[in-house]
Amino acid sequence: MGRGKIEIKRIENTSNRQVTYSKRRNGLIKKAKEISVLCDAHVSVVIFASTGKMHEYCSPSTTLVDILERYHKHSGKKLWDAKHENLSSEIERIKKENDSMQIELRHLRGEDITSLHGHKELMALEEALETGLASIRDREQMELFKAMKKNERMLEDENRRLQCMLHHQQGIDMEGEDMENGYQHHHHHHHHHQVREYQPQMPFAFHNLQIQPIQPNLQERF
Amino acid sequence: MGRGKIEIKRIENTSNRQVTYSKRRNGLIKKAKEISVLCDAHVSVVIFASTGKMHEYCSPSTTLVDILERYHKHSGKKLWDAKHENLSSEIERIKKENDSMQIELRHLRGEDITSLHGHKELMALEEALETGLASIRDREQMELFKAMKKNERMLEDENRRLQCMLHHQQGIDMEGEDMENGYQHHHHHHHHHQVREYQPQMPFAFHNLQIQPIQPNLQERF
DNA sequence: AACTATTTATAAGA
DNA sequence: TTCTTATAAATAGTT
Repeated sequence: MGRGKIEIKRIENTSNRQVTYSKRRNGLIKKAKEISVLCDAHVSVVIFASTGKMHEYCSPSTTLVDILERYHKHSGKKLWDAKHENLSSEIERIKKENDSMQIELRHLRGEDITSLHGHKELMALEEALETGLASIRDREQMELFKAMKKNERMLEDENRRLQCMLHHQQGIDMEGEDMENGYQHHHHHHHHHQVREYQPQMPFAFHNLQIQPIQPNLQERF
Repeated sequence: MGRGKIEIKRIENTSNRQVTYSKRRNGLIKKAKEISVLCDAHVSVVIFASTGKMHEYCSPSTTLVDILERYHKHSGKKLWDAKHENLSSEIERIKKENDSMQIELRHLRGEDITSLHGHKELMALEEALETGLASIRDREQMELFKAMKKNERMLEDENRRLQCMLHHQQGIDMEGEDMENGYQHHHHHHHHHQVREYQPQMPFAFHNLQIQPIQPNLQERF
């Protein structure tokens, strides 16, 4: 297509070849742009001149990486080195692990059990849930126990504090008695009575535990 | 270049677009071949049609990998590292997802609950397990019900078969009585007694159900 | 898929 | 390189 027809074979004249290269390279890239716009195609063109100069074209809204990725999937040819193969295969592996965990989670949540068949599978799942539930309840028992222990300790402290106050008060009363005389036996008895009554009272710390009645078993065990 | 000039913009008519794609793709690849021969250039063209179909051209005595290698050297890093980072970050993402699922699984299995703190978390987990258990048991109930229904049907069939046999036998006996005389009333009564006894017997089909005594609730509900 | 009137690309020359 | 232009090649619309 020009002033004369040419054979498609290497142009021996160097400057001629370079001129033609430049012209045709522009033409090629123009054509690539056109087909990508007209036909909504994703195109990548990479050209190296015999001089070593590189030119590239990649259709808009894509990158060469994207196109090579699609190429990779399509042709199955290995464009990447071992590293990438390893990474890809690791992704595959993890994804599979992920899927199986997702299935197990669904099962444990009782969400997708229609896919389970046979009594053995159902029983196994039920047992697993029972086991889980049992350890949760053990844990809750322990928590409750700890809370009670803590409460007990607080009560003991309070007790000691009160006893201490009592003794102190008695000392003051005694001093008072030395001056005023008379009521020490009544006072003494009264204070002791107050201290003894405190211990069997329901511990205030339990109000913070917020144990709802959702859990019958928790209460049953105590 | 054709019967009429066209604007370079997406061809909306689908079949038109596909025809044009096919023609221009051939043209593009022909041009690529020509420039590679005429000018001794190394060319790679990868095209994806909007349908997803792929075509490629790579100048002879080279491969796409070679060209990408040269591209890599030329553009400095870019391709490989970008790809590498994408893969790595995806692995990170999936691994995180994986970890959180693993934790949830452990919790549901009651394996790693020391990390759970506060009653709210424990109660939530317990409730989740209860929910799961409830759906499993519903499912098991359904299974058991189906099995019982099936067994019932089998028993009814068997019953009918026996009754049929009985009637048949009675016919034969009657014929025998006509010749020998005597025991017909006793035989008749005996057969009826056998049939009536069969129905309330424990169904043999239940031996196949393999319901272990692990599940007290399952039995309780029936 | 073939045809063909046109448009487009480009070889050669400047 | 770029411009020009005659001509080859590509292709849009049609069959």
